[in-house]
Amino acid sequence: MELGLSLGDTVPKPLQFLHDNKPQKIIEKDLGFCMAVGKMNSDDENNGRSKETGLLDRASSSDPPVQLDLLPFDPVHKTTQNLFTEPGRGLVVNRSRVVEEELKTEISSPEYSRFSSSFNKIDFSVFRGKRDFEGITTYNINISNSDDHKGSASSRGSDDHEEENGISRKKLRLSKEQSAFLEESFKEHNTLNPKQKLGLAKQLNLRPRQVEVWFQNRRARTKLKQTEVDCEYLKRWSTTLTEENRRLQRELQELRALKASKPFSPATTLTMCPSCEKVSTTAAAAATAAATKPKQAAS
DNA sequence: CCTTTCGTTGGCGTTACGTCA
DNA sequence: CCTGACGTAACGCCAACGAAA
Repeated sequence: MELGLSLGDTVPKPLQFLHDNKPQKIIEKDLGFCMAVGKMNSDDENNGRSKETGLLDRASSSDPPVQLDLLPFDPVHKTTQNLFTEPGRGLVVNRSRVVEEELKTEISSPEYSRFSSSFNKIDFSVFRGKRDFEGITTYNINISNSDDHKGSASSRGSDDHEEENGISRKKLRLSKEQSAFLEESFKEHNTLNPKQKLGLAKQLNLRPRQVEVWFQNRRARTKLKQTEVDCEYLKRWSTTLTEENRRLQRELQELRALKASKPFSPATTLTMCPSCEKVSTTAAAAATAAATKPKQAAS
């Protein structure tokens, strides 16, 4: 098996060793990832490679090459028409199930076999030309670099779980564009009805479930933030109340001390000024009242 | 009308992955 | 390179709700 790779080309470039007569697919995107897979038989392994360069000699490979196009992320869904319209062989990776569903309706088998992807584990399919259906093969490429996927069966339950379509549940980091778009939607409405969910999923090239989960987590984050704010507020409020309590306790002690110093003064009672909330004796209040009364009478 | 069943949805706690210091 | 902290996608479970039987 021989792999060729080109990254970052506007249009997936033909790989030198595999094209002689195959028509090239054109993908109208600004970033492409094109990988070619050339199958070698055992004899090819030994003889098909140039001893000097180590490169595959195409003439010696009996099986036609396969070209893989990793389509770039497209936050605004575009139709996949023309993708399968040309004869030849190829692989398509990096389209969500939303697109997959669309493809299933747009493209009739045998041009379409199956594809899906997630970040770490790529599950893709080979399609061939309209008249060359019988050889459809599905490959699974695992490009994970984490230790979980180095061949051993994982003990983590979810790693082994796969949805019925073979799409891994493995965590996929959303792009900045996707997150920003979801964030904007969340500002408008923090819950989604099914129609909005599907619309967002389609626009962002995500599964509806992903959109749903994102909103759930986003609501949880909002709530957590709000809880933190509330907690801070309550802390400050608690501090204020504690200080107020101390002040009142001091005042009470002063009053008790005052009462102790003048134990037999029947004319002395406690009143509170409603404006300043200071406690004073009625003797003082009476004096104040006496001072203000003549003025009121005069007026 | 009630009651039951079923599907959907949101909340919540948790797990595990990706990133960064 | 390794490690721990942190953010977050994804999961499972449960409760609430509405529609249908």
